[in-house]
Amino acid sequence: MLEPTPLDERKQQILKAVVSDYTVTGIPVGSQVLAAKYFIALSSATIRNELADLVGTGYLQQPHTSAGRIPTDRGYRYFVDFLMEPEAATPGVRRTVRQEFETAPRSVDGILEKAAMVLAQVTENVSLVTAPEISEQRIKHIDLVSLEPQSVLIILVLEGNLIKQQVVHLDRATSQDDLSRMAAMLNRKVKGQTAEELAARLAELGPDRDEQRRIIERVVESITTHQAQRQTVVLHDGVRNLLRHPEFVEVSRLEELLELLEQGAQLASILQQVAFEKDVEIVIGRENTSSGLRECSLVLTTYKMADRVRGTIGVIGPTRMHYGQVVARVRLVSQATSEVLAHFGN
Amino acid sequence: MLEPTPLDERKQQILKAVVSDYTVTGIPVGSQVLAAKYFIALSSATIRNELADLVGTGYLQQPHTSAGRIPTDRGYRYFVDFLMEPEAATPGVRRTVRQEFETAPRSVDGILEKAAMVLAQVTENVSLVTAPEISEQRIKHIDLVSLEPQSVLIILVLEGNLIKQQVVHLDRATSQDDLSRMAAMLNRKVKGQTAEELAARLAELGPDRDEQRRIIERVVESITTHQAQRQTVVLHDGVRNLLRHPEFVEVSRLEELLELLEQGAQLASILQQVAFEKDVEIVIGRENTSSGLRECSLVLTTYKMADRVRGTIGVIGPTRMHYGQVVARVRLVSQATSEVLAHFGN
DNA sequence: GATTAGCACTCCCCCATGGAGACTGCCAAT
DNA sequence: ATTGGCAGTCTCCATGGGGGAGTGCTAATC
Repeated sequence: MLEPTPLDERKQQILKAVVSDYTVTGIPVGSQVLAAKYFIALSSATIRNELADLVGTGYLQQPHTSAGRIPTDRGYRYFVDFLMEPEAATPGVRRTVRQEFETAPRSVDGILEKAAMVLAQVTENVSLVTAPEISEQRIKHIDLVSLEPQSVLIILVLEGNLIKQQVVHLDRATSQDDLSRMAAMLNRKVKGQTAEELAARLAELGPDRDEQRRIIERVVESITTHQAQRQTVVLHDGVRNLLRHPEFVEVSRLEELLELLEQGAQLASILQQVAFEKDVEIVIGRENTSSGLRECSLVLTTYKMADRVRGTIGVIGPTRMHYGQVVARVRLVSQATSEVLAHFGN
Repeated sequence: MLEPTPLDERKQQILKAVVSDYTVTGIPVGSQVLAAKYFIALSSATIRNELADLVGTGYLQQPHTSAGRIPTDRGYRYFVDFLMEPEAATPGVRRTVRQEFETAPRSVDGILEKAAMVLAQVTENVSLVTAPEISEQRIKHIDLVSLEPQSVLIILVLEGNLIKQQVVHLDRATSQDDLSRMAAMLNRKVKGQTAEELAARLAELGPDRDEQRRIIERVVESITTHQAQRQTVVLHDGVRNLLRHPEFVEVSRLEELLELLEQGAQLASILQQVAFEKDVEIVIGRENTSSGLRECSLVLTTYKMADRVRGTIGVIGPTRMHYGQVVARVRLVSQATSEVLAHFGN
């Protein structure tokens, strides 16, 4: 990392102009273009001197000797931290988002899928949405269904109408009637607790040979192990959007990214590393630990359910993206998602 | 469509050699290569004459004047119908498939996801798997969970531990206790029936104002509407595999295909049009009604659950694919899937 | 009549060449 | 500090020719 170089006002304006122009056109920006479009009061020669300085301090780079300048990762970073002007989502986009969510199904899974779809559509990038952590969710309802004499299907309804299922085997045969009685009892006891709370209470009680107790243990276990598996689930949508970006005409880059997306596990760990110091976090190019994302940026925020942060939502796209617009739209979709999810709160 | 031209033995062998060589190398096949690798007894001039005939009858084509020959869709069709030799999956592939299914979750959804994953992996193409039709599935268990006084979550457990949920609104407030009683009653009555049977029985009874009856109607409705939505669900995996095929270096083709895959609905209707006259159906290039699949082939078969066909499984890839191998592997994965699903039968 | 050798021809692919254009860096003048 | 001017550098693109692969045709051969 280079030491932070303070930029004077004019250099900032030039950096800003380069990023703005480049993110729109995709063409390296030359001194003449800058003079004509953004700095009529200055000559191109003056701008050339400034550009040379900005290259020297690592904010800009030249693809080759006689080309214009493009931002470095550092340049993008400075831009999003200090220069980017807040943009508001256009009414058209707002309408699209609103309409899409009106037709969303009434379950957390369905809403998150919809969110991924809408976000991909309005940002023209790949969207990412992490599923909420299950073990923190309150249990609404438990049901036990007999499959075979010694085999039981546990159904958990969590807040948000999230349904989790798990098959467990019992030590001895148990009838559906017995299971139904147990389920009724469990429902009175566990309602409104989280799996974590339940696990803690179980630990207090110590070992017990009661069959009912066994089942509760299995229930808790099923939630926590399910969690471990499900943690890695990251919804995504809009891969087709990437193909429109010229940076992906090279199929090799696309391949790395696709592998990352189809694997899921690695992606989940990347998203978990992001610390949300601001409401919208931006990770640019090589700031990513993963090599497949060297030339990509992430724009991420969180969504809430019942006033608690439950997951991450955002997009992944080429470093050369219209950050202001993408930030506005990610924020918009996140808010809309949180609103729709609010009902599923308690 | 050209009139069927009978091919003599030697023309068949040459066509077979062209398809075999081209599917492996991806390079148009010339008369010299054929003479050297497949027909040592013949001169290249003789083969040239035969090749010219095969072009005339529409089985082969030339990309340009001085290039070798490549198969037309018609050539591929003749190959898969009459010339293709049955191939067996290699032990290595069998082992992979077996191992993957051993770690599959115990639910239909999970198994089908796993099947899609494995199939994509072993065929190095994009896999497609349709979810089973819900309305034909027997109902194992019904549960009613009160969300708000007038809002109920209906949970259906179908055979195969398939869980379907739907939120419905009631005309008047109903307590969880009442709902539980209704659920118990419903369970006794509907158990083992399919949604279709239930709908038929409901129709016989005629209108009724009973609240319980209302709920049953909603349940049936939820299954059938769910069906209409879910019908369109086609799992897929392995898009990254496509990038390795040279026919997709042109991103535009990839884009059409991706759009098809991400939409789902259109894909589902394509799969439904396929009539399974043989155990494995192959659809080649322009035989596809969809324009996005003009240069793709489908290799499809069905999978079973409790000895009944429940869905389609197969791959989509470039017309230039190793059909013999792909057919063998699709068949293998289909069988493995059916075996794992067999338990969920009754 | 089928097969084959020989040959002229066609067309793609690759690469080298060179001019146009874009932009820079530097220098001297303001 | 800013600017005009200018030589220099590099990409991009169009052009053109050589090499190579493969063909179709014809005449000779089995």
